[in-house]
Amino acid sequence: MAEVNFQKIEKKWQKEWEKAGIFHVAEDSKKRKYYVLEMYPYPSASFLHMGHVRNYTLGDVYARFRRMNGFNVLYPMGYDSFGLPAETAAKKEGIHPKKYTEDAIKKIIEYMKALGLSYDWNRIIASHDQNYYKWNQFFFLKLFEKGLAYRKKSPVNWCEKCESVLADEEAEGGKCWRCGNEVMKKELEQWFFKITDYAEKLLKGLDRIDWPERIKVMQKNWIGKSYGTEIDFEVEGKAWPIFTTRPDTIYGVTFMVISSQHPRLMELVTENQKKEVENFVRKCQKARTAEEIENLDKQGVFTGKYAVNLLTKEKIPVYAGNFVLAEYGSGMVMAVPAHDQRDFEFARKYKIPMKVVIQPKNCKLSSEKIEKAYIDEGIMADSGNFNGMLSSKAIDPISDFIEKKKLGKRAVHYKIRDWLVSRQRYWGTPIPIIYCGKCGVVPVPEKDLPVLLPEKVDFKAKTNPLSSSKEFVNVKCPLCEGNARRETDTMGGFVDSSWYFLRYCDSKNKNKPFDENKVGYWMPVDQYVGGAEHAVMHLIYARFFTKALKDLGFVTFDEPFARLFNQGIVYKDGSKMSKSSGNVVFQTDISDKYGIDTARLFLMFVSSPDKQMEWSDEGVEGSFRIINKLIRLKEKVSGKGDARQESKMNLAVKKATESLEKFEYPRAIISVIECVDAFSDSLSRKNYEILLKLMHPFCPHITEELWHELGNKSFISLEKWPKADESKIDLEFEKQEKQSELVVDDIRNIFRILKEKQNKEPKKVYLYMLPKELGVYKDAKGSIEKSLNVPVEIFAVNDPKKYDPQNKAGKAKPGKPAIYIE
RNA sequence: GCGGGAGUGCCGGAGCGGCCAAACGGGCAAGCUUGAGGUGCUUGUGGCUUAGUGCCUGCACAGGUUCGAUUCCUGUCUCCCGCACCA
Repeated sequence: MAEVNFQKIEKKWQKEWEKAGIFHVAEDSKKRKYYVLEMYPYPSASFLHMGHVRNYTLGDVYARFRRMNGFNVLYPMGYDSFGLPAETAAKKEGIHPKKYTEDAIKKIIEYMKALGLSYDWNRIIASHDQNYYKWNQFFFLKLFEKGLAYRKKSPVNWCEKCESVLADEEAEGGKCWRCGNEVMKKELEQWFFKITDYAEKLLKGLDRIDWPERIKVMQKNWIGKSYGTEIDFEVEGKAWPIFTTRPDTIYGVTFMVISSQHPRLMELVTENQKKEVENFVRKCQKARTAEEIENLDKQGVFTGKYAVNLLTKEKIPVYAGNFVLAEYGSGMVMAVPAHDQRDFEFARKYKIPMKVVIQPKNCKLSSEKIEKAYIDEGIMADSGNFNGMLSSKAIDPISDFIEKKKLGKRAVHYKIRDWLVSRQRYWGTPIPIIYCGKCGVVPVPEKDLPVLLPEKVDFKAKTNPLSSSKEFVNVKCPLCEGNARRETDTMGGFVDSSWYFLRYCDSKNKNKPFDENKVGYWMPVDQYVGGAEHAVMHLIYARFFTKALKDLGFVTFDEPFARLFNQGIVYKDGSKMSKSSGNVVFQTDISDKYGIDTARLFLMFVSSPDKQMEWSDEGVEGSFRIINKLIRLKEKVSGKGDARQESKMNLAVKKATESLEKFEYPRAIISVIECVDAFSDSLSRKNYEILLKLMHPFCPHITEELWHELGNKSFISLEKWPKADESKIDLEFEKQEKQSELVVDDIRNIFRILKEKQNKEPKKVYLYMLPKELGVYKDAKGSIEKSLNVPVEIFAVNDPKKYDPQNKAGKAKPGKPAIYIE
């Protein structure tokens, strides 16, 4: 067989596909649409490795599958091209971020094309393109008009290394998501999007989308809804509200704790305690490392003042503490040491009395001897009129009582906080706001958009390079035309990625972010593919943005991604394949050696796409063999195919189709492999073509080549997906096959024994079967002879003329013939 | 600590109530092919037993439900992932 030049074949078909423009799509009301999308990547200068290849191939397989099934498939690609790495490169190597980014994009496109991805390249977008970010600014203004974008001074996460603020989602665990540096708190004027307004909708919407459970759970936890009661405590006649989810413990409150970061903390501090509290506050402000937070000791100081629990009229001390969050609830808590572990630790440390108000059912706790907080349900005690009730059943009556007495009210709180969007960085979308001494905060008029990012700035500047551009900063106020100053903050990259999937629907529109009808046709994304690391960042922002755009009247739906698929991570040598781990296998490493189809096939074949997988250099060989078998099979094309072949083929089509739909790619591939093996003697041309089609999503190039070698003029990429004819599937064939395999196994077993014990070479095999099974095995005779390589003779057990010198025939059972070997 | 997921052969992994544990791929071993390699093909790969169509062991561990469990339930252990002082 002539050597197959995979590289040449790949290039050839990539060129042909592009020339014919077969992956370009337009709205077509007669066809059902399907939108497949992978998260658009950040363009870095490095090559694609197997992790990327897996991710994009995953989507491509699905897109190709849907396309062949007659859907009008939108499958676009673009680049998340604003962001810090480009700016860092500029600082370090003196390359302008624009050049860095655009060079990287050029490269990455080349690699993606070499993968054979069936993108509609006409729709390509890049977020650093002014035709894109103009609309970021446009939406920003719309959100500003609605009060959904606002500015406020607040303590924010600050990364010293990146010299920028971070959103909460970007500073999880007290570390910068980009560089891993410790995050500090800093007071700054910042822009926010009011995602908190949408907390409930974000939560509810999760029920309507088909996403992996764990992502939904992560989002639920991030939104963090809790039902509770707001209760006023009185300090010197003034009401100080607290929030609790456990009003059933209210009679056990023995002190209060206010956050050391609380803006009104000093109001509660007496002259005597002032110095001590101030020292404490300073100590708490210091940057905390992740470990410190983990093992953090509950600490606090007495403020000098007392609060009154209005239900019991008891006077209780107020402490400032380090374990109370200023941002959550009212920044102050009621402390019930007997029934909350944190409060317990604090009380024990500062020798504050405890009071048991919920007793376990099977024993009795005493306030003096309690060893740890009792947080489960129990019987109410020492709680006024509520004594004797089950604590969980007391929550409602107590809340009613509190509301009736006007001491507080039921409330719902969320953990999620507003989305901090401003960054003190250069390489991002300029925020379209002007500060005027007279008129204050003035939005840039829509007609002046885009506010262009100036190219000439000083990257060596210690602060945001944008502020080094006088031409940019100095501006006339749009209202009074007096001297004014531009906002130099830019938007974080997650603004860009919050609506890019909409822009794909109408990527070239100069007048609008997108045409409503086009978006109406394509959206929502039917199948989104991407990593789980974006669970509470991009995936929550994009949902919020879509909901906000709906309320602004731009779109008519409120969930952007109907179905989400998380691909598993590719590992090698025990750790995640990544540049920093130094264990990357590049796309070109494999494509140079075996061709890219082999890489695609292996990645789709070795394990379920949602599971993590281990890269194996040997395993790739297996996929290479499979492709070569498929190629060699072409030589065996002949005849029309008997009923057995038809049955098997249709069964394979059925299985492959079902498996592909469910993202069970390995099973789909296996059903093809089974046919390739089963038909290795001969198969009809039609069936060979079907196999090529089934294999095409995984190995688009070689199947396209073979398709044409057969004399076809069309593209297999656009061929119709085969449909299983269930009437031709006869499971009897499968059963027979299995049976004759078992017989062969038995015979082999005897062969082995004969050889080992008697050193005899078998010459001929006689099979005796039940008369009604005779037909079955007659069919199988040839294949049995072939696999054993000795002649086989078959008799019915009741055949008087049978040759049976050792009377074996009596051993025959249904499905299992008796055997005699000479 | 809380939440999610997983523990199957030498390895990657199928199976998710009985028909079948180990499909499919890899590795290893033997044989054939080849001048030798490589490729390709065939067979074997828990134990015992055997001119076979059988037994035992076995799907992390221990219990349970069931006529029947790798599959469902409970507890334990281990690993991975996410969150983490959210009142």
